[in-house]
Amino acid sequence: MIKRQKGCNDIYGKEAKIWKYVDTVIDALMEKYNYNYIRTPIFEATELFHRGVGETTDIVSKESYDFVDKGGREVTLRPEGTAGVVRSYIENKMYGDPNQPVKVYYNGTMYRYERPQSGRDRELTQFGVEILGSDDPMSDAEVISLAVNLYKMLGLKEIKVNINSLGDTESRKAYREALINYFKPHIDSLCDDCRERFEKNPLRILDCKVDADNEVLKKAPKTLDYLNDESRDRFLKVQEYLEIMQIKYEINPNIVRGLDYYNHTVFEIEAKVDGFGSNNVIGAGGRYNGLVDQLGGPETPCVGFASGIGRIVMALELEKVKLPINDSVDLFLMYVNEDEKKYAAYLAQELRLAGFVVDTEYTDRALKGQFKQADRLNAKFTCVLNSEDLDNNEVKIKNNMTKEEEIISLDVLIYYLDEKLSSMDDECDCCDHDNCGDECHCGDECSCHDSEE
RNA sequence: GCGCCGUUGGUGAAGUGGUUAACACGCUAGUUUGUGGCACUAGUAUGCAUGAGUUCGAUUCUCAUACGACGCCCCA
Repeated sequence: MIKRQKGCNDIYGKEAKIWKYVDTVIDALMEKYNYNYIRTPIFEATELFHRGVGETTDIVSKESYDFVDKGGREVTLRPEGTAGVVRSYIENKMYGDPNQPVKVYYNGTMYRYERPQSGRDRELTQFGVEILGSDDPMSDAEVISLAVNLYKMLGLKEIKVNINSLGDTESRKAYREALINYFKPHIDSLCDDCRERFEKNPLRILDCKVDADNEVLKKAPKTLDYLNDESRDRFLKVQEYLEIMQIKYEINPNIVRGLDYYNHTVFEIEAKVDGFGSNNVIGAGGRYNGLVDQLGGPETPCVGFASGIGRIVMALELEKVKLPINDSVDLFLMYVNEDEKKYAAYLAQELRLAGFVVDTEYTDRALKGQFKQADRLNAKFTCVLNSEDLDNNEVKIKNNMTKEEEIISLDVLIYYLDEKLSSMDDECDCCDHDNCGDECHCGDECSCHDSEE
């Protein structure tokens, strides 16, 4: 048997419906924030990612999907969205567009050559936004607020925003030196990995899980103490805007992010979900004022955010968030003999074109099995086509909830179904009516909320 | 790159060094039923990831490989 590639997933069934739902919520939200959809290629010149990310880290050395194509070109499957967007921004001279800043969002597959574990696959889907061409702290706050609103809109309850500032290049450099000087005499008390980090990327020592309780780590200098006046002022403004937007946040000086191109604001958003695995960060981002310049464009201040759709879906599933997903059919058509079957084919077509969700029997099951199938499909109505009824130009329609049965003339069937179904739809199905929470995230009026008052 | 655990039918799974691999769901047929959902009866893996080894004999023990799960590193 041919199997799927390591770290790749087939998304189907109920899960696929959740994915599609998440996509629709993203599209709707992006429209409100007035971000434009952008699609960039799934593979790019290897150099783009290597230059963007920096050559030093493991990311480039062993975690990217590099290959040489038949023309001898070195290409890489994109590991993240930002580099491609920035390349496109430069190549298409979007910086020349009078409509500034450029606000875009993407939603597509990314590839990372990693060992898979919970919430980490080789093929993943990420949604992300970028604001290119604004250095205004308000844009930092907007990106953070947008992320929070997305998660809330989807129905995730426990969302925690952690923010930090790395400051500008000058501040960042000063901090890095201070950190190295601080850790140098204590290096023996750190774990093996941290000793390695000390050489390669000292900022990440702050993130260490093993040494998290180590006094040396707790007393380490904080990024915020090394911000110059301008950077500090900027960070305060970001906070001010977050407060204006009523976004709750926490300052976490240990958030440093892995890459060099980040400066000023960095943030991570956690979702507190039981069973989420070792990492509960559901989205992250920050400001990267140096990247456009680094990739050969004009100096352009940018801020962005990205979030894995797979992890969002996982959180929604683990939290058992009730979503407005239609998993039922309006009518299931059953039949026994060949003439009835032919009529089922005809009627299914007619009713579908009239706008109903109709399904029927395809595997020649006995009537007993067909009823079971109707239940599996959550059919709202069932109908056993019967030659005698059809001769009288009638069908028997059964409400599968109440089990009431009515004989309906074929001439008025469409009107009958339309009326019955629309009265059923009055209640929104976004929440569990027996155990309804305070918030209704579908945006519609929900009858169960009124009845609770 | 490193570590730990796992791999049994259509599905969820129990289990054992030795004739017929438990149970449940599903499915099929039948009994009953005003056209199903309940109940009952019967059927439904010559096979326990692959390869090698130990053994009189292995699904069960050992090793390797593949795949999966989780964790570390790293995290765009």
